[in-house]
This record gives sequence, C-alpha cells and structure tokens, in this order.
Amino acid sequence: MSYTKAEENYLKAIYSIGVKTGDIVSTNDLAQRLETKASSITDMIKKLSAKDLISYEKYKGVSLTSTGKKIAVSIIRNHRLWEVFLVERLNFKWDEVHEIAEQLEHIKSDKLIDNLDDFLDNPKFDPHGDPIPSKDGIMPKREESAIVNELSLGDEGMIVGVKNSKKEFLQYLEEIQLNLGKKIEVLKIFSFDNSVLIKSGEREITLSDQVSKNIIVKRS
Amino acid sequence: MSYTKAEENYLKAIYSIGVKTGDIVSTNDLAQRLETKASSITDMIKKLSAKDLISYEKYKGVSLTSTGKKIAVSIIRNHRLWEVFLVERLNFKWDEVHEIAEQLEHIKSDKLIDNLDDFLDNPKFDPHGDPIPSKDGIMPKREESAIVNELSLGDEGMIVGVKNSKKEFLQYLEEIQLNLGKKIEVLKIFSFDNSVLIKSGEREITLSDQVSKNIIVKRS
DNA sequence: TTTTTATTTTAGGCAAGTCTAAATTTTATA
DNA sequence: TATAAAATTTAGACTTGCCTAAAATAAAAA
Ligand SMILES: [Mn+2]
Ligand SMILES: [Mn+2]
Ligand SMILES: [Mn+2]
Ligand SMILES: [Mn+2]
Repeated sequence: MSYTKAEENYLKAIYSIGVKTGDIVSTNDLAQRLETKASSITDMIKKLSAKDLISYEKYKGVSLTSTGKKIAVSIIRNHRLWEVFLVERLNFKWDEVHEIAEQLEHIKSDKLIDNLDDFLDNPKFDPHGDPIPSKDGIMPKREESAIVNELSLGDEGMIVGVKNSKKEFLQYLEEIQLNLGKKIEVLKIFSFDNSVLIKSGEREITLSDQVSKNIIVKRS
Repeated sequence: MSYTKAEENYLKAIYSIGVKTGDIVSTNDLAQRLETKASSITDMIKKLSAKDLISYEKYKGVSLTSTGKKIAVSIIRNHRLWEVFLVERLNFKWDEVHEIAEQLEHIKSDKLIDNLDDFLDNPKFDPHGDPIPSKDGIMPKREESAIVNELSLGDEGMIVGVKNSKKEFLQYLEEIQLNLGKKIEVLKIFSFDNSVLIKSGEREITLSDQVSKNIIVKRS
C-alpha cells in the first residue's frame, strides 16, 4: 500500500500534535498545523478514517490507528535521515534543511532509506537533536535531559536539542553561536522576566525566556 | 516560477522525443511515452502552450520554447545526478536507480542540486553513460563513439554507454558482466542475423543484434 | 480524387484536494 | 439552564490531471 503526499502529511501532523495532546487531535489544531481550512480537514479525515489509518468520531477529534502511526513514524524517519544527509554530507546549515526534507520524506523506496541510513552510519538523532526512529519504528531515547529554562544557578550542561525548529530560531542560535554540542553554564537567573545569563566557552550570553525554554540540555 | 511534477514530466518527454524527431513531437508519441491517452495530452499541451513552455499548432505537434527546454534540461540534470548518487554512494546497481530518480528529479531546491553536484565531484556522465547537463544547460559531449553493431572485425573498444536503459536490458548486461568501462574486441560477425562474437577479458560472448545495437563504445 | 484509416481534438465526467458560506453541534458564559 | 460563542461539519464549487466516447481533421489507400 502506498499513500499520497497529502495523506502522509496529515498522518504526520496527527502524530506530532497527538504527542502533546495525548493522542486525540482536534480539527482546528490540524487546520492550523497544515495551514488549511477546517472544512478541508474534515474532508480528509473522512478518507483516512475510511482507510483505517485513523479513528474518527464526529465532533470528537481523531487519533492514529496502529497502521496510521506506523506510516507517520516512517515518514518522520525519512525526514530526519534526509536532514542528517543534507547537513552532514551536503554542507547545509541546520536552518536550511527542513523544507527540503519535507519534500524528500515522501520519496517511495524502502531500499533507498535503508541504504541512506547505512551510508550515514545509522544516526540516532537529526541535526536538531530529534530522535530518528529505527526501521521498525522505535524512537531512540535521549539520555536524561532538561530545558535550559528549568536549570538552577551554577548548573552546567551540553546542548542536545531544540524544541523549536523554526528557521528564525535556528538562525538566532547560530548567530549567538549556540549549536548542538555546545557546553553552557548558568551564571544568573533574572526571575522578573525569567531570562538567564549563561556562559558558553569564553562568552556570556543573556537568553530570554522564549529562547531558554526551547533549548534542551544534558546536565553534566 | 515553479512547475508541477506533471508539467515537468511532459517537458522532459517532449525534449527526449524531440531529440530523435527533430524537435517536433506528436500527440500520439507523447501519449505512448507518458502512458496516458491522447486526449490527456491535448489537455496538457494547451496548458503548457498557454504558459509559453511549448509552441503548439493544432494538429501539428509541439516543440519546446527556450524556457521549456531550459526546464526539461534541468530536470534531466537532476535525474542523472541523483542516479550517480544512488550508484556511487548508496550502493545501488545501475538497473535499480531509474525509478527512484524519477521521483528525486522533482525535488525543488537549487542549492540541493548544486551541493549534490559538488559532493559527487561534478560528474559528467551518469551510471548509464548519459551526459549530465551543466548548471547552465550544456551537455558534455562524449568523445568520438560508436555502436557495437557498427564495429568491424578486430575492432576494440571500451563500453561508455547504453542506448536502452530499461531494467531488463541492464540486468542482462550485468548478468553477462558487461558494464561501463569494460573493454571488448570483435572476434566474429555473423552477417545472417547480425550477431557478433566479442571478447571481454578472458570470456567470449555472443551478442544478438538487439543487444549490440544498444551498446555504445569508444574505439581504442 | 474519392474513400478509408489514423491521428488529434472536443465534450463531458471523475477523483483528489482545496475553498467559501451556511448549517449543526459542542462548549462556555451569563 | 438558556443563550452566546467557538468548533466542526455539510453543501456546493473550483483546479489539476486524468478518462471515455464522439467529432473533426489529416494522411494513406484505392
Ligand atoms: Mn525538519
Ligand atoms: Mn529535524
Ligand atoms: Mn534514468
Ligand atoms: Mn540514466
């Protein structure tokens, strides 16, 4: 069985919204994520439901069936492997790869993905620190991690991921030279606006709450 | 300006049929190539003509405008670069790459193709010996070459391409161990059925007319 | 040159995926 | 609990790319 790009994108969206909402996803949330109108969502979820890729009860939102989830996860695998390829082999920056991976993720060929995975030495995380599901759908777990936002004074850690992969945010991090692997230490916490002063290498940087709550670190 | 997959495939088909027919391409030839009905072709060529990608006169066939040709050539460039990637880096056999490249050729990103080209060390020919157009549309010329079919007794040469890239043909060549780069010598020519006996390495192989007229060699 | 055949185009229709406007159902608020 | 607001679905329409059947045109044969 093979699915259309639209179907795959719907399943992927349902998957990733579902992770946050506890599996059940509303029509409006999907419409926002997919930048379409709610009525279009209703049309499509009827089709996906007819194909048993999602469970749907009128007015009550949708959730993925196990088949639907399998497909969603495999598209996410494709997406993240391609992102690794673009950054590791084709010299792209981490803020340039998402849109291209959105296209590449829909290329149909099992062998292609298997060989790509091997070619890249079976990476476990993508350029944004997101886990790459294995062929059989298992998401590698990151070691115990925290958000910069919730660190205490004096805590140290290494950046292992971001919670926001929007171009603008990634470019901002690039600009202040905070990328995956960088070590940081919390020097000050300003409780009135939740900003933090951190040390990274020899530099001291102030991070707003907006920023610090989107950076994932491994304590060290 | 960006084009749909269908539009790109039509332009590519018009280009490659045109090379053989002297640019003008008939509705039926296109229908056959694209495996659609003639009426569908008429529909699409009206659209392509309205976009000034082809010249079209009712009942008289179509030809590419310079814009149309530019697009067709750039899709061919994508296709062939991806084929090189699949064979050279992902361990695919030359008979396995065409269908995947048919998908990959439509990925939209100039930077992707530029970087891929560099990553592959700017190859001039694809795994089937077909020339890869440069970024500005120039097709590398193969050095003086001949078809095995038209060699004379005693002639020697190296395989530099095939005129038929169909899976079955490529697999057959694989099986008799004739791939790009192999040296051959013509030992006998059987005029009654135009088959030839050739020597390749230590082995002697008989090639039917069907086969020998689809192998391109550089004399040596 | 007329007739037959092959090619191409037109007419009308269908599925996918989207939209706007209107109707329905659910949820929140008074 | 009644009413207002928000969320969702339905109705009807549009575009893209394809189809079948029929009509029009061009090419080949008689
Ligand atoms: Mn991404
Ligand atoms: Mn990512
Ligand atoms: Mn090919
Ligand atoms: Mn090729």
